[in-house]
Amino acid sequence: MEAAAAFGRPRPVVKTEKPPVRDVSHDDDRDSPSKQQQQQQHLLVKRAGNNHAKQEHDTEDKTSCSSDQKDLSCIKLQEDQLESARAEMGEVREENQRLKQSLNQIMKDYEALKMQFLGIVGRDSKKLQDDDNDVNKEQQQQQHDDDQIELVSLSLGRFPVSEKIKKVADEKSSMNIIIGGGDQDEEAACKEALSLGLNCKFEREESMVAVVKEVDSPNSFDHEATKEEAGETNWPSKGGKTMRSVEDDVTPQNPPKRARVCVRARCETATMNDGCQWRKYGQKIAKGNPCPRAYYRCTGSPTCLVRKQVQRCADDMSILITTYEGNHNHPLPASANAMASTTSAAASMLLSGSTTSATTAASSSTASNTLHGLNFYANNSKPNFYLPNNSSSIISSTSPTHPTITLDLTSNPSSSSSNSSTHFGKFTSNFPNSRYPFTGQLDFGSSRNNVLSWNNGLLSYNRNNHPTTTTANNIYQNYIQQQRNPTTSLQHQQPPLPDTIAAATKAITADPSFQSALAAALTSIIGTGGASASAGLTKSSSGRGEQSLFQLMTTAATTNKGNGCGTSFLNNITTTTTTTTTSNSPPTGNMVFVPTNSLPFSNSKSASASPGDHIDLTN
DNA sequence: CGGTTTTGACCAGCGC
DNA sequence: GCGCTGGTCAAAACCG
Repeated sequence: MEAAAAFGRPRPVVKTEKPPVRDVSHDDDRDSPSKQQQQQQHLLVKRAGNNHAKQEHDTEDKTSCSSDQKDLSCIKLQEDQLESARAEMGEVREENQRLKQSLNQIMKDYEALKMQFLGIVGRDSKKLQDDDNDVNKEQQQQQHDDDQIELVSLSLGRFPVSEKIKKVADEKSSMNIIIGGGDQDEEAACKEALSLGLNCKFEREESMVAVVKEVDSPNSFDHEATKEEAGETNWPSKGGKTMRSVEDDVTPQNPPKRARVCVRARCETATMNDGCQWRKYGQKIAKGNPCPRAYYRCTGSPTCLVRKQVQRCADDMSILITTYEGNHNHPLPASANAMASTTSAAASMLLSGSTTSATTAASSSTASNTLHGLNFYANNSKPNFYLPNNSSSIISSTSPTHPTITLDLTSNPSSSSSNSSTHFGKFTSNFPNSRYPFTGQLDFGSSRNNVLSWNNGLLSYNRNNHPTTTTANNIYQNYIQQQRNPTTSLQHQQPPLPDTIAAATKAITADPSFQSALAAALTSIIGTGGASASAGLTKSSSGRGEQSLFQLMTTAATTNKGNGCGTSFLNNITTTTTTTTTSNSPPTGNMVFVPTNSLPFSNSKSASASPGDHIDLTN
């Protein structure tokens, strides 16, 4: 349409620009005003000359040879001028002809392009219909390309096939329109479609998060449902008694496809708060790790099969390893929803990685939406994933039954520096021939000293007050206390250094994932009763939402050497004893302004439901 | 009183 | 087949 308009424009332009030329073609002698003036001047000169001659003839019979010579010279001059004017007119006429020809050529080109455009549009629309009706079997190469793309898209694992076909068709058609309709390089097209598909997927995910489920999802969890369509199952545990009857029979043909998303984060509390409600149903001391592994089950719905395992890293006990498995079959609170998409993307990459080199599907349970803002770029040539400007790393385990993708939010400065060339690390993956060889790392790049907590979907910052409730906590607290220097802990109560604030601010502004995390957290605040939150930053008092925002922004913009304690500490304070022996951290050091019960979906009864997390997202 | 946590016991998969 | 390990169950205890 724009092309038509663009091509349609020259017409009047030519007219307006060259009106004199057109007149020239009609009348040779009546040209431009300048030529008319010339002719008039010539006539005047003639008349004047004649009169002058007559007068001289009258007055002086002797006449004058000089006057005749003047007349001759004048005539010659006039003739010369006339010829030059005619020649000039001829040139103008020729130019006019050329312009006419060029205009006609432009019009022809315009018509040709218009017809080509219409033809492409019609062909693509027809193709769309064919795809929608699933009658594309008889179509050969072109359709075969579509099928290939579809397979790639299937690895996304999130959309129903028909929807994917539509997307692919749309993308292809749009590409054709842009390019001009020819048969493009298939490989390039596939790549393009792949990247576009990923983008579209993420857009959709974001829209699903922001605009709470719409349309076709009766249970408001279409993405979960589609995940199951993609082959991901809900925790068909190998040893479980109760789950077996429910799930194992559902997907017996594809047992290995049980993606897990493991989130490694620095967290001083027992569990990482992801916004969901969890019920602890077991605890086990795993081999090689003094810290017990806790088993949690989602209590958001009686039928929800999502579970998670929480265990501290044996090497670094400040790192909390949370492994999610399964899909929620119930609405999630905004904060949990915010968390969910992150591991969805990661798990999708994991699952897709086992089949193709591309992409993202959804999996997951309750991970963070934070990562959702990450851009996962698939490179067809190499099975590497890049997370530009993202500070997370994904590692995968090669468990035969549980392909696990790890979102490492902890990476130490040393590891991050060795790991990545960029500030925020990178995501890498490899696809050896193992069954679930996907390997990657989402490295949020952080130092131990900078601790942010994720409370009910909110980032928060806290310090001190370490409850000693469980064995794990005891072990961990001992560890923490060993790590902690009382003098530095006192220093921690000082306002953050400007440079650290600047660095954190820079990190935030530079990192899209972090921004998305903040956006998700803000969304969770605003979307759950924190309507005043948006205005809270400008206000100075009251309003939990604005407090949350303040907390959030303070946390985000503040790096603090020391540690963090989430709101779980606040919870635990009331029920557990806090360590007062070695910490030396005054109670005033707590920088969390938001009571847990003010946060969405918090459960005062469940310590596991909303313990503060201390995800170190900063460097 | 209802929900959660704790904890010992049970079960199944896997390796030897 | 046996032992090891991970995962889960379920009763008791705990908590608000």
